[in-house]
Amino acid sequence: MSAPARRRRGAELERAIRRAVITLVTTRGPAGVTMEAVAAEAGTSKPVLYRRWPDRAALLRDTLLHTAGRAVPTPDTGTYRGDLLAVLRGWAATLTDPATAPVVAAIVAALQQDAELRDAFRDSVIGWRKAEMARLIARGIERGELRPDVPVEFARELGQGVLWHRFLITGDPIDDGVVVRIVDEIVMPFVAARP
Amino acid sequence: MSAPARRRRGAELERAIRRAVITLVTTRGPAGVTMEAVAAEAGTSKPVLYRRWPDRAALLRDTLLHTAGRAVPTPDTGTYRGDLLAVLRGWAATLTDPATAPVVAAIVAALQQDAELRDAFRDSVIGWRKAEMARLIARGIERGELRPDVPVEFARELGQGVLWHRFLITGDPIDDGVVVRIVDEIVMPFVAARP
DNA sequence: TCCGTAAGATACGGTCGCGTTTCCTACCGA
DNA sequence: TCGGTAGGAAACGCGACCGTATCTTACGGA
Repeated sequence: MSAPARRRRGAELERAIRRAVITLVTTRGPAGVTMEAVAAEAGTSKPVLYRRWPDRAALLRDTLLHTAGRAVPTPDTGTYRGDLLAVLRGWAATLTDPATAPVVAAIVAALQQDAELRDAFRDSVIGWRKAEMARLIARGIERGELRPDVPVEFARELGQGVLWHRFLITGDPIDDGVVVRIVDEIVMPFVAARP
Repeated sequence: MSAPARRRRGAELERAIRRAVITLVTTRGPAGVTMEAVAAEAGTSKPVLYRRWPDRAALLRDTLLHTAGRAVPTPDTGTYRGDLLAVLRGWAATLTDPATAPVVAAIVAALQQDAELRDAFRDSVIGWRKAEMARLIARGIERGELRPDVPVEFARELGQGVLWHRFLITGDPIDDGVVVRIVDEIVMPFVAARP
């Protein structure tokens, strides 16, 4: 394809490998992520992979965790409604974008099949996402936008739940209209301060 | 293990095969459902499988669809709240029971990896579940329990969404207390008739 | 400039599962 | 009772991938 002689090292090489894994997982699914395929796709060789990861599963796990790290921002927009809208729009974009949606699907699939990955995931990514969402809610309560007795463990994930359910199960559309309605018709009434 | 000479046929044999597939999918995951493993587990032979299904994927697809057919009943309890509670308790039981939960997880994983299965699933199982839930809501509206302008496409799946999200993503607990709170604090306020 | 490190290419033995074929035999219905 | 149908057992060729070992060579730091 190009770069005929050039020889990459360290971090640069590692990035290329991860990129290859992601490419394969989106085009051929988790089962398509074989060491040979990754080596070919990344333009490197198997020994390079085995020097860094003990086996296939570890490479996949590590890459998926690494990738999931940078999901959806949690901004401070000044209002809870604004924050939530931003978060859910972030999710909607991620679940909709042809570049990212297959990765997410692959991660979810892998989660159901790999207990180690599941644990690692819940300890890291899921854990801090929960914390982030709880933080948004706490901020909303402080500002008096939300009722102080909001059941955080529901409010935290209510909006996401609907989007994920559509994405993973029903296949129903996910667009900005849906996001806005979830926020205004479902989540806000549930969490808003009683006037 | 037993049944040394006995030779099964037709429907009986087919049931045994499906049972073997389910066993394998729960114990070793979708990847563990190989033709050889299924034949061994069912106490039959590969040609028998190939006589019925064209290939591995078809066998898995067919069995999962077939199994998912009998999910969660939709009873008529007399009130929408009762109906919804029954449905969600059914889901909670299915997602919690060690015998069924791994099957569900495997189905979801498979859905993300097999476009054909996904389409078939949405055309059949998901389709009629949506219809069932819509029917419950229609009944509730007729009875005057629910507001006539309930956004069906949200109400239909709101409760499920939360349970599924816990099951697939966060791993948060699913118990009867959670179900009741979902019904009374989230879904009912959203759909109830304005007094 | 030189040397150690690590990348890249290749090949290997081994396993596993595919989908098929062949042959034998239990079963069921006419 | 008998004959056709279909289940059971075994083996096969094939390809894919595993994880490893070997060797050459580009690169970067001293």
